[in-house]
Amino acid sequence: MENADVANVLSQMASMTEVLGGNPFKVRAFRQAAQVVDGLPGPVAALRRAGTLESLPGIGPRIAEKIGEILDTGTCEEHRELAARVPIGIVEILRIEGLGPKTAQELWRRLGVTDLESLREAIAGGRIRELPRMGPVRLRALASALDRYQVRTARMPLYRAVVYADGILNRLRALPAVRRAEAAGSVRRRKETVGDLDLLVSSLEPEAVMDAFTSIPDVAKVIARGETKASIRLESGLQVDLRVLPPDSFGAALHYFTGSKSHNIALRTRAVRMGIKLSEYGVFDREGKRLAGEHEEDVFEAVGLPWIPPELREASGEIEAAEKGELPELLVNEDLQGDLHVHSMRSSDGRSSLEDIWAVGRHLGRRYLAITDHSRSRPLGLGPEEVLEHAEEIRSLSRRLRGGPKLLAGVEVDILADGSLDLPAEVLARLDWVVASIHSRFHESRETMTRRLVRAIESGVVDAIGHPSGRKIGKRDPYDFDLEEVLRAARAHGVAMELNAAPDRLDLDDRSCRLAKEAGVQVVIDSDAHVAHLLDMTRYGVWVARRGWLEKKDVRNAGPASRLRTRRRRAAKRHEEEARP
DNA sequence: GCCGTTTTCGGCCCGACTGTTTTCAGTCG
Repeated sequence: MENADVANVLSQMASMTEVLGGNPFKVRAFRQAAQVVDGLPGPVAALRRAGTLESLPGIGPRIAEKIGEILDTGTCEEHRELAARVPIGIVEILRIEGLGPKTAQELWRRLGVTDLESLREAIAGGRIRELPRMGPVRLRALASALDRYQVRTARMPLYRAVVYADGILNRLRALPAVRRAEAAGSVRRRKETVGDLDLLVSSLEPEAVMDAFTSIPDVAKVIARGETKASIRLESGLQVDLRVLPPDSFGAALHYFTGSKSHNIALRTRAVRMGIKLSEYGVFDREGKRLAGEHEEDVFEAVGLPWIPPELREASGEIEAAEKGELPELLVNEDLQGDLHVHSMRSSDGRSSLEDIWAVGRHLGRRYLAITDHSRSRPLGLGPEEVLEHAEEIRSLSRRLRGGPKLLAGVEVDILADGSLDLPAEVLARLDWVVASIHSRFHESRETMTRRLVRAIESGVVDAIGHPSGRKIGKRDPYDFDLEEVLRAARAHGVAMELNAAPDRLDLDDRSCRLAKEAGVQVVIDSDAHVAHLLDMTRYGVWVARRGWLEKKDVRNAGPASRLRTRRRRAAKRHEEEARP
């Protein structure tokens, strides 16, 4: 049972309670608990053993008990009761954009819709029009959301896939027959979503490895099992493929199964030109003599190249760069010195105190943390006076606390419909760090969205644009805007672009990071944590940054606090001067 | 179901937006 599995049961309970019209606050409690469990840096089972589950925010005695039950049995009493009253397929229907609990309930009770399949039929047959408030526009929106949903759900977010991969790999590594066990494929390349897991094992006794692999407790189905190759499906729905190879082929196989396909083709073409042959079993000359295969580095060396980090292997210039000795020195986790987008209890949706945030930041070795609560156009967001009061509180606390990160007084200010900011410039100019983000009216035209972002950048009082595309993976597409024009403005005004590391955002994405770098715009990698323990999510951002070719120098919070603000400091000074009589 | 410097009961975010409507329900952030 991984954290994601426990979270999934809790989240199903939330949805089923919701569709039954149960207490909405209970629904929210389940949902929040699911999020907290899903975001934990370590296994929830360890906290349970230590008896500290109830110290987590949003988890009280009842949910702690349910988590215990789920860990032991895979489900719990209340989940079973709910599942007996509501078809479980309803849970999935609720994930469709624009379709909430009320509509799901109507669909189920009036039309007998119980899963995605029957929903599709109800739409296709036109019966869905029998529901109240179901006109042609909603019908079309739902049909399109359903199509997009089915395409998206085929893949699992990387951060979850990695947990499953590590769990299985550790199990395999414990076998005496196993010399090495590694994840290949898109997990190793750190792609943001993963279709299935590709695992490789180096061993001279494949039979024993196969036995262990196909009898993992999580297995729902053994799809195939041969002598050196097997596929299973886990309870979570994830497919896992395993290949077992002898040690002298392991490096070549690791390269081959890491891909990407187009990178492999490019490298093989290069090998052919050099008169050698590359396969998953090794590198061979014309006579079939083995030149390399045990280590991946040797495979690259055989084709005259330095080792290329897996994250770059997309046939997007990495082979040329390797040839010229111009591969980037990719960012690593330890390079990050601070986090510049963190919410405290002052935001309606923040859940941790400044002290808790500081303590987690200290544990992670952060040198600085910007507290950036929401501005007033968000519910319970801060108005001008409140922002300044909050800033005073942050600064005075930071002066008192010793030995940990410096707390910076910041704000996440909303970019309004016309591109103006939700707080006066003279207030923003008095803060240490200002993130500006769009949280509403996502569906304006490309021109309007671009203008909103550019105007915010040109305000002179903004340090970074938060989650610049607004996308939520598997849920909401990015809004339409001209990234290159926004980057040009950002470059001109010294404004950074955020790489928001929340696992459902990862925004900027890898390609956009690379564009930012090429445009000479620095990126900031932020957790956007709403609970203190989620500060560590920046590690997901580092994965994306590496795929985006980012180096330490490209990431502003990989440097000291003294170098955070550049252009904006001058603007602040100007405002101060103007404010003088 | 959680939570508490308003503490063991009684709150818990609420306004904007949209498509459907003659006055608002449902969804979203």
